Amino acid sequence: MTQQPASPSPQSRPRLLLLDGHSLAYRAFFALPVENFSTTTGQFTNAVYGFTSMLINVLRDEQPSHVAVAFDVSRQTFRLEEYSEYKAKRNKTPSEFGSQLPLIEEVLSALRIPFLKKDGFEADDIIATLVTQALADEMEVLILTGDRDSLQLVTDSSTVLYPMRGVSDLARMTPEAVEAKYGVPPHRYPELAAIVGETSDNLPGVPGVGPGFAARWINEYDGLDNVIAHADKITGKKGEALREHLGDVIRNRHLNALVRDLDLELGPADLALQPWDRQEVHTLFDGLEFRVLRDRLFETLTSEEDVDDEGGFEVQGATLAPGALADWLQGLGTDPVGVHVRGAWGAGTGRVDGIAFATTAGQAAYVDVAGLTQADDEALAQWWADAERPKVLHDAKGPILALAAHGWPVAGLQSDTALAAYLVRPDQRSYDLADLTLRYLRRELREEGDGDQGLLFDEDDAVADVAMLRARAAVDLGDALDTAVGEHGGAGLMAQVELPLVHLLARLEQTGVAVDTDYLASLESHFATEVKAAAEEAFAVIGKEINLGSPKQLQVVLFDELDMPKTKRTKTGYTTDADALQALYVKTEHPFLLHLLRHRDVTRLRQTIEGLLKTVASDGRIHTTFNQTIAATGRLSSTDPNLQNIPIRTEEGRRIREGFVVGAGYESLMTADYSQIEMRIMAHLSEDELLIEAFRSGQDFHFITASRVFDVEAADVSVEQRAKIKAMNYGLAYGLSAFGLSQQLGIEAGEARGLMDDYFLTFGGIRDYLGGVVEEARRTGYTETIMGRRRYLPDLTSDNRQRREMAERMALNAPIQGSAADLIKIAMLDVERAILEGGLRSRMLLQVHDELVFEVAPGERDALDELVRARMGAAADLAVPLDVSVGTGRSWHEAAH
DNA sequence: ACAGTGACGTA
DNA sequence: CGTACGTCACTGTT
Repeated sequence: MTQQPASPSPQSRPRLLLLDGHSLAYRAFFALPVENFSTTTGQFTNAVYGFTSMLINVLRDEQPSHVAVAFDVSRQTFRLEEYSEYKAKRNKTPSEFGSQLPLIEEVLSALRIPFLKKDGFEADDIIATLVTQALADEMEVLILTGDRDSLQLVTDSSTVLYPMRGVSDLARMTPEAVEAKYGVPPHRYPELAAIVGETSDNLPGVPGVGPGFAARWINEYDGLDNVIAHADKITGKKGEALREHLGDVIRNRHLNALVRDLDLELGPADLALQPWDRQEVHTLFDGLEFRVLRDRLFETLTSEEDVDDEGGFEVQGATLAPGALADWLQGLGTDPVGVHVRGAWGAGTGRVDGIAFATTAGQAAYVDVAGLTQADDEALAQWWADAERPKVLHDAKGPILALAAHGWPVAGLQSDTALAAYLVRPDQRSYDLADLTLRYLRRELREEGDGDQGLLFDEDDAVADVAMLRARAAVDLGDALDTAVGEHGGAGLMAQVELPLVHLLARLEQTGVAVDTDYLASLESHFATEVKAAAEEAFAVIGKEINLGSPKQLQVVLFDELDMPKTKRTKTGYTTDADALQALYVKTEHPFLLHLLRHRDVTRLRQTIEGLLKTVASDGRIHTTFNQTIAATGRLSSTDPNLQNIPIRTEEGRRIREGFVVGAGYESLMTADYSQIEMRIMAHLSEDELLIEAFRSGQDFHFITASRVFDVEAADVSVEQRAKIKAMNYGLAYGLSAFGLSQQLGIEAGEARGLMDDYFLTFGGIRDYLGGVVEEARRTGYTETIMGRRRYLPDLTSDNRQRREMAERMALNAPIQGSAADLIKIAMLDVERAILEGGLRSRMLLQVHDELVFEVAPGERDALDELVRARMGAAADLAVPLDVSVGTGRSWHEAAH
């Protein structure tokens, strides 16, 4: 069967949409409250948002065939030269606005919509020129602008869309509408405007004369010229005023006439809508944090025009009859086979409903698992387990869990298209198969449930067809992406690390970790009691009951009723975070703050336990999900529940770790973690001799580095000195600033500055390395880890300081955090292999970035200890040793060291 | 029911 | 004005 894109809908004649970028953005800026639109990096986006929103709506509603946006270049126009007061009263453009114009241009670039500028002229003049040309070409024209001067361009074939209030209501200004609203036909609108004046352009008109009288005069005397010629005939105050201000009127008329014959680089015919770059739109909208808008864009504007178009996918195949599978699989040979598994999975297990297979040649088949004969089942088991039969899946871990649950272990995973896409662009929000096929194959993939196939086929056939198309997409994409991964230097990482890790992670999820539910339940009720007590004490202090979990209610109490000094601003008020409350307590010593902080702490602990207990499976274990394609640096992440953020810093928090225990049939839990892995990586990458020496000495790292910086014997380093250098050591890899360091240590900015200077003076290699990383990333566009994992940071060359500096900190951190991620992934694989080869029964359970947790089989503690130290220590050959510390105990807490 | 926000846990 | 994550409750909106 085939999937062909629909043929383009016929349009009677081309329809050109022109937008006045500057005026629309300016309107959006004032229509949408700027404080509600900013990214986490502090970039304001209200104008970009409003403009993009209008653009999407008008593209959807008007279905133009051609589009362009015109911008003003600057204020230096011929109008200003002729009249020095032109637009002079206009408020100085707020800086929050100016920084958004380049972003609007980025949006347009991603959507492949051309934008035009012309030195010395305004957007209006460009639009007037294009309108004139387009009308001559018999195109239909739509002009979206917030500038009323454009009304002079309205004809039977050209309509102005004028935003009424805000950014959602558009008035459709046809000749009739202009006449109805202003009492003059469109071509006379500028005559009327000349009399009335335009405050926003600082063009004063005739005082006391509004649009009503202006229209009457123009109609009575048949045009402005005649009004001027017969000005003496107009009686009364208004006539007098007109005569006094004739000069202004004539000047206004001259300035508001639009230029219609500019020499432009593009003509109407060059403005046809182009297929747009989905990936670029994703990246850009991610950066702007436009989630809703992105969805609206993809919903309303995804059409056949987006696809470069070699057509859709094509497969030849059908649902196999019972008993036919073995022969069909046999016929495949050893070519890579794309597989799409239908089913459900999660929490370390799953269910398979159906499986589709497809080759790059277009052969395909689908089987319904419920209808398999025993022979089919066995043949499939063999095929899945055969490492010589290469398979390509999209996001294989879930299917692997489902297949394993059915009794089909998987070998021969040649490629995982989601993983490959992640290695190429690790900062994507999602790796949807349909998006990837568009990006890398320029082909549209019909989503499940789409289409009208139900009329031609029965539902089962439709399901099978969709599944086969997805299998085909996976195998084709596997090819394209493997090439892309290779070009991005990630082939080794893929083959040696990420692909094998899929199986290991699936195994970790299957295994899970045992919890003592009784213990956790009693701990939860203990914390619940504490929550109640803290709340009551807090209420007693302020004399009333509020919701302590509501920042909004807290702000009322703290800043209005108790009149405490204001804290740092948030989007919606003032922060009540723990740091701020601590600072407030130091200032006010108000006991409410202590009870509030206590309430926060114990509430959180109670919630954490509650969340954990909800996820305990029937086997008494928690099966988290490890995500391999989330963190842009290469780290894993953990969800449902997140076992990578179980409390450890406080004594009370650590009690939760008592609830993670050794399971039946095992002797103990073991934890093994790298000490200061990030600093060691920095020492290695920077080749700083002193730092390397510090690590090789094996002594307390923070003491050693402090003694170097302060130039004293290690034994003479004070506790304060060590604390300061420790903060410095940890902060380095994050792009720490002097300000940040001073905040964290509670010292003067000047002292922090001096501390950093001393540090970099001592460890010059670190200074050179960190500077070099950013410099090289700016040059190449990406950073790289020890294993060649890349992260692209286009913002390094951004004109926007906040974005650029954010990107610089990411560039500092990515190679370090990412190399640490590489190392522990390699270590995980090596340890797992060694356990298998050594015939041990002990097993890995969890990874927490620099720590691995194991369940130790009886009698294997010493062997595992040795094995783990050896393999983790040898994960990479660095200039410094990779120290591993190991501990065992009956619980995760006891196994800590 | 859903999305955005603030707060906070980990490395 | 320090990176990378995930989860929860509250809040306002659909």
